[in-house]
Amino acid sequence: MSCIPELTKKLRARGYRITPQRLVILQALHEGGHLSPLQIYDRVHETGISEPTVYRTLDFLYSNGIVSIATRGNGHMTYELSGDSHHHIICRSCGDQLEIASQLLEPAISLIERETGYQLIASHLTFLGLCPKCNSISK
Amino acid sequence: MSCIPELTKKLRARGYRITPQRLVILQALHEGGHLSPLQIYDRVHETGISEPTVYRTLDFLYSNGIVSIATRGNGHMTYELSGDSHHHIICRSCGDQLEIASQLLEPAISLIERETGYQLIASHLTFLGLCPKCNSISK
DNA sequence: CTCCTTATTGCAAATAATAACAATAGTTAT
DNA sequence: ATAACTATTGTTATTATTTGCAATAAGGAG
Ligand SMILES: [Mn+2]
Ligand SMILES: [Mn+2]
Ligand SMILES: [Zn+2]
Ligand SMILES: [Zn+2]
Repeated sequence: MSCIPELTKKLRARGYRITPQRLVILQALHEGGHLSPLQIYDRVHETGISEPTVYRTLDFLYSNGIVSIATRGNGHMTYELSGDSHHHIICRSCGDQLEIASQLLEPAISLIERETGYQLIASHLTFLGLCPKCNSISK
Repeated sequence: MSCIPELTKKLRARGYRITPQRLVILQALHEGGHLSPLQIYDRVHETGISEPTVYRTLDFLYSNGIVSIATRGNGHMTYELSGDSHHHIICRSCGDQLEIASQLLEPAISLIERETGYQLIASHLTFLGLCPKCNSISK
């Protein structure tokens, strides 16, 4: 799923082209966790890639299901290769982060799908909350 | 909860000040649905409010629990007064939107809270998916 | 290998969002 | 009403993101 040769095959099959820029950005994503567009640009601009291309490529990868978007606390977006399905919890007070397995939400997802008729792409949600520490302080 | 005199009281109690700018922005939010910062700016700039103040005020209202943030399909943020708790589903193909009652998620939320120890502020999530129409087409 | 088609890129310019900081103006106390 | 304190604002400058368009180059056909 996150193996680059496979991805290129899939994209080509859909009529898209594999460019050096796309490969470099995929590489960068392959190495590190949740990256903002500018963090990715920092890692790859030495190859001559332009900023708009970074933004456009991330959009492109997202709309092809290859990367997931997560929101940071502040509202900024970060990107990562869509691998195993998980969600995030961010403590609104101290910023502490936690990943939770997607299975925890599956029953609810199924329920919503039955109720609405929608088929959900419910990966990589971000929940806000208070971690146990901050929660006890605030009492 | 969304009654302006009550809100001002609450904010003052916390040591914040009630300014004309904040009141005007609250008014704008009170009138319409999900608004982006610039949409709000368009509605209020005739009063002389500056753009930074719009952004800052929205942040401020958010961190005081008075407005909720929702993401649009594209990743842009929109704001609305936090009223009754609900979530959104957006069709990734046609953009169609749907609100779902928050109760549908409550069991999952409770489960996550038990598992992680976090207390979640799980209002106003946005799910992506395919609406029934687009889903049947894509088969 | 060469030619075509057109998806994709870089550049330049436009918009959107944030930051710094001095000036302003709510609020409380006198 | 006046004064003092400081949260909040507008201005200006900076950074982040998006758009338009001509130039480039990936992929397929011959
Ligand atoms: Mn993630
Ligand atoms: Mn909403
Ligand atoms: Zn915390
Ligand atoms: Zn649809």
